[in-house]
Parts: sequence; C-alpha cells; structure tokens
Amino acid sequence: MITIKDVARHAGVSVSTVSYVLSGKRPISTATSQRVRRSIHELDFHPNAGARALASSRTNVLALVVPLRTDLNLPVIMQFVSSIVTAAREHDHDVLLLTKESGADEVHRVVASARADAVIVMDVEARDPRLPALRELDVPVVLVGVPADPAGLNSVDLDFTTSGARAVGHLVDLGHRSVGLIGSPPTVYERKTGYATRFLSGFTECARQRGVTVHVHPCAPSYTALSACLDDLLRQELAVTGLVVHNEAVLPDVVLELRRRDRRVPEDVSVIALCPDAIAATRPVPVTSITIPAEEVGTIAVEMLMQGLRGKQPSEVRLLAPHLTDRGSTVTAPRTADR
Amino acid sequence: MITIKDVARHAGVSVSTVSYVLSGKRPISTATSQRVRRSIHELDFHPNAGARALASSRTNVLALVVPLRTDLNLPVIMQFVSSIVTAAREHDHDVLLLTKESGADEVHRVVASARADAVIVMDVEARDPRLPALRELDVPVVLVGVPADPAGLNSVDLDFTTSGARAVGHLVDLGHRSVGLIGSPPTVYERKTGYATRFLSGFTECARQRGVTVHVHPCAPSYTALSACLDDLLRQELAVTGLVVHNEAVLPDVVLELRRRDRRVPEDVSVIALCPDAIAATRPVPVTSITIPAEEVGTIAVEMLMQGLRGKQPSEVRLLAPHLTDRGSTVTAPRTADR
DNA sequence: CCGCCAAATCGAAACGTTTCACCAGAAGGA
DNA sequence: TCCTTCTGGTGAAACGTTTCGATTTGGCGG
Repeated sequence: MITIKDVARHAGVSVSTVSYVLSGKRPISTATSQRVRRSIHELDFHPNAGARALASSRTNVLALVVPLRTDLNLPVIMQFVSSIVTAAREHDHDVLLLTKESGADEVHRVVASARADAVIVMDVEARDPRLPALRELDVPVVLVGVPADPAGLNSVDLDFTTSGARAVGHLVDLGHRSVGLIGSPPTVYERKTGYATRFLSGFTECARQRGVTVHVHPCAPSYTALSACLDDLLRQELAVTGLVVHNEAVLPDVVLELRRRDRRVPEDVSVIALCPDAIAATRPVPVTSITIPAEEVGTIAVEMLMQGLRGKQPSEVRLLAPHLTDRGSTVTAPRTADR
Repeated sequence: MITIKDVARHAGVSVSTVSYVLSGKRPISTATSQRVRRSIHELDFHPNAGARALASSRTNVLALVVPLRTDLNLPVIMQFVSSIVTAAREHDHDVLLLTKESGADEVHRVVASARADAVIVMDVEARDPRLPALRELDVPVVLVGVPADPAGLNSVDLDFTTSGARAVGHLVDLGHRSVGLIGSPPTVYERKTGYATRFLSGFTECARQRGVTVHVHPCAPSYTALSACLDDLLRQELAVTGLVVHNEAVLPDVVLELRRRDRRVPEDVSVIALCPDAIAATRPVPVTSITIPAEEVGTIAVEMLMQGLRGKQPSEVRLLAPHLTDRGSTVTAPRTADR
C-alpha cells in the first residue's frame, strides 16, 4: 500500500506539506504544490479513508435511507437516489445505503460509529416514527418529504398542496366543471403519507374555491382496481370530463382503459398527471403533467447537508414550486358535458 | 464521544480485553465478557469505524455498483439491491453505493482509498469495458450477470440459456407449434447484454431441436413499439399460438393489447413471461412465468464475497436453475392453430 | 548589517482501534 | 517441591492521516 509518506519522500517534502497540498488549508507555493501533485499522480496515491476519518473526524460519507420494498413509485425513487449520488460525488462525498425497513436504529448505529457524517431520509411520513430518533442525532439530517412537525430537521419536497391546486386549476381554466381524481393506493392515504394527503387537500380546496365538483378515488396498483375505479368515475351522472391521476403505477393503463371504454383522450376526457416527466412523455398519448422534480430535490438535499456540515444548522423546509408541462392530453371541455 | 477506553474503565478491564470481547478472537471468561458487554450497552458504545478500519485494514463495507439510469427493469434492480443490503447487514457489513455511469475509476478509487473491501457489480455486459479494471483490483469482486470471459472474477446469475429453452419447451409440451418472442428492447441486444442474448439463444436452439417455428421480435418499452410488435406477430399466416415475453416494461400492456385485438388469454394465445414473480402475479390475468430470482442472486453474491474475504478466491460462475410457475396463462394449443 | 515580518515548510502529537508479545497465576505431572 | 502448560488477561506498538505550534527562509526597512 502506498501512503502519504511515500508521496512525501518522492516529492522531497514533509508529510504535512503533502496533506496541506491535498486539503488546501494552508498556503503552499505553486512550485511545491505541483511537484507534490505529480508525485501523487505518478504513485497513484489515494489517501486512506479510515486514517483520514480518524484524524479529521470527517468521513466524507452521507448515509441515505431508501424505501426499497415499496414497489410503487420505483422510478421516482431511483431518480432521487441517482441525483443524490451524483450530487454527493460532486462534493467529494460517497453514499452509504440504508433501507427504510431497518428503521432508525441503523441510522443511529451508522452515525454513532462515525461511518457517515450526515443523513438523508427518503419517503418520510407525516408522523414518521423515526422522527424523534432522527432529531436526537447530532449530525445534519435532511428529510425528503415533509412531516407534520418538521421542527429541528431540514426537509425538502415538491409543494404538493400547490400542485393539487394547480392540476385542478388547469382543468377548470379549460372549462371542465366535473373532475375526477385517480389517487394513490388507499394504503398510502391510510398511513398518512404526507405528500398524498397534501396533494389531495390542495386539489379539493382549489375545486371548492372555483366551484367545481370533484370525485376522489384512491386506486390500488392493479388492473382490477383501476378498472373498478374507472367504472365508478365514468358513470354518466357524474359527467366527469377531466381526470387527474396521482398514481404512477396505473397511469400507463389509464389511457388504454379509457380507449377500451370508447372515451378518447383528450376529446372526451382530459387527463393530467402528477409524475416524472419520463413516464408522462412515453404514454400512447403523451400526458400533460406536473413533474416530480426528483433531480432537483436530490441536489437540494445534498446542498442542504453540505451547508449543515459547514456549520450552519438552519432547520428549514423547502417546498419546490410545481411545474406543469402541457403535452396535449388536456383540452377545452366538450360542449356536451352532460350528454 | 465515547471510546473503548471508557468502556474498559467502566468494566474494570484493559482496552485489549474489550476489543477481544467484541471480536471474539481470544477466549475471554464469561464473567468478564458479560461485564464488558453490560458496560458497552450501558454506555451505548459503538466502535469508531475509521479507527477500526485503520487498525485492522477491514472496513466492513461492500461497494455496490448499480445501473441507476436504466429505467427499464427497475423493479428487478431494486430487488437485487434490497436483498444485497439485507444480506450484507446479516454479515455485519454496510453497503456503499456507486453508479454504473461513473465507471470503473470510481470502483478503483473506493478500493484504493480503502473505503470498501469488496465489490459487487450489477448489470454486467458481455464485453463490459470495466472488466479489465475490475480484474486488476486485489479485493474480492462478484459480478451479477455473466460476461463473455468471466475468468478471474466471480459471477452469479440466472441461467438464461436454460430459461429460454424452458420457456419454449413449456409451450411445445402444450402442443404449440408456432411461438413468438417479445424480446427486450433492441438496444439491449445491441450492446450485447449477456442475459438477453443468452435467453434468446436458449430459446431458438430449443425451438430448433423440437422443430417448432419461432418469430423473434425485440420491443422498445413504449406503447407504439408494443403495438407494432403485436401487429407483426399476430399476422394470420404466422399462426402464433404461444407468446414468450422477456420484457418487464411492456408485459403489463401485452395482455391488455391482446384483448383489444380480440385474442383471449389463454384460450387463443398462451403467454409465458420471464420476470419477477411480483410482476407476473399482479397482471389482469396472472401470467405463467419463469422468475428472476433477485433475492437469491443477491444473497449468493454477498455470500461469495464473504468467502473471498475469508481468504478463498475461487473465481467461479454460478448459474441458477430457472423455476417456472404456472399461473394459468398457458394452456393446450387451440385445435384451429392454422385457422 | 541587523532585526523583524510574513510566507512556506516541517515535526510530532493526536485520533481510537487491533493485535502481538508478554505476564501472572492456577493446574497438572513427575 | 519444582517445572511445565495452560487460561485469562495486560501494555504498548502499530495503522495513515490531520493539524497545531514551531522553525526556517527571504525580503525589507532602518
């Protein structure tokens, strides 16, 4: 193994000088610096992470808690993870993977044993049982998803309330007076996952204000559930002309099933979804959507942690404004809404 | 921070004794051992990972290289990751996440800086450009997926060749004489991903031996591609009565689209898929399938690494026998096969 | 020519484990 | 009784960095 000592000898300087060249914490003359750098390169020196961590009490590792069992919105999760890893690398950090299933104890273990010096927790629920334990940690923590009481922790997420309002608003602007919501699976609402209920409240509140009737329908991620859901929403007497879909899993089937029922999109029914752009764009008919800005959320989460590691501990909540992309699946409501 | 010294003092023993209690590398009297354990527990002591790594040159961390950008078979990937993390924890190891996109350099960095002491690489292609670099590493490496030349490395995967044969064999046994394959996206074959071509060769070879005609059709993960694909495969003159689907992304739509074309499953067309059980079981009509044993592969991968860390370096290839579950979507071929 | 200052560099003490070599004391054999 | 052999335990030297304080150098004003 090749150590900093070897580099120092090779470059004809002291060990500490090499260290300072690497960290930039003391001024080093450009001549020396370059000589050292060349030695590092020639010897292919990589500082030992353990030794570094021991001496500096910094691991340059972020712990990331991911909900792996959830088979629901997997693409979204992956996008988060991907952007987090990339962002972390940009700040010279690595990512340690923990699963949500193993709970807060694992996070504590990882922090207590100084394996990571900051934590990102994904898929946080409104009254997440892990919250108290997370508050106890004396390292920076960022939650992806906003809990009921975010005090003492940082959180970042899409502004789902505004998104719900925005979705229904878009349809109302187009003249729709009766709007259906195909929601997330019932289980998601039951466990009070923050994002689903927030989207729902934004949705209903906006509808109320603008005087349109809404029909809310959670939907499990299966064909039969979707089928039943559509049967219900498409009943003549409801006269639904606009559909908001907040359910990545069934969105693919929604358009197909509407067709099978002789409802054309967008002529008969306008459809707007809340999902990653990648999904909305590849449907048979591209779907107008509000994007879930996974990329951005991930980057911001890492940014917040880096802030925290630099000493600031603001404990803020950052809600990202929704961004709507019209892909043509929403049009002016048909005249014969009550055919 | 609470160190091993504190524990030693609290338990009235020397530092080394505590260490030996923890590692079990020397016999310690049960009396002392229990006293030490109680102290550890009372003080909530967690050995500092950095110091540990430095002194023992073992990090107890596995690096895992994951293809995060691939939006294709995400559920499968997640299952792998999930089982790997779980298995790693069972062996008291943590998992460091690397992305495939960042290439072999990152793996080298992580190993050279002693951040991890073994590596799992997922989604390995037949002539993967990372292979040479991986062979250079002097730590245990396990590939998930078998490259053209697996020499010097360990690999584990489903036996795709046999799986292909098994799938077509199952249909032939039921009397089908003309079988279609809805394959993975064309890009997957182009980059010579091992598993797709191996499945294909097993498929065609078995069909040849048993004298049935086959119609192979790669299929991009989009509705239009699937539609075109089905149009082609369902042409009268081909008289296809059995369909093998090796494409998680479009499987959900296949049954729906068959229905739309007035082909019933399984009365008119038998369908068998290669995909995780979770996907096959939740289709409108549950689909007979050969499972992708992600759970098992992950566990085995970790097991092999642990072997390697214990000193053995066998460099073996482990192919898992396919397991077929009949869910009723495959039945005896209709009489009027050539209607 | 001297003394002083800043800039650049060096030396050595941490950091918290593991592990090797060593040491008491008890047990056992002669 | 004395020597050996265990068993259970200790002390201290690594491990490879970072970082603090000290030291050298060169330049400059007086």
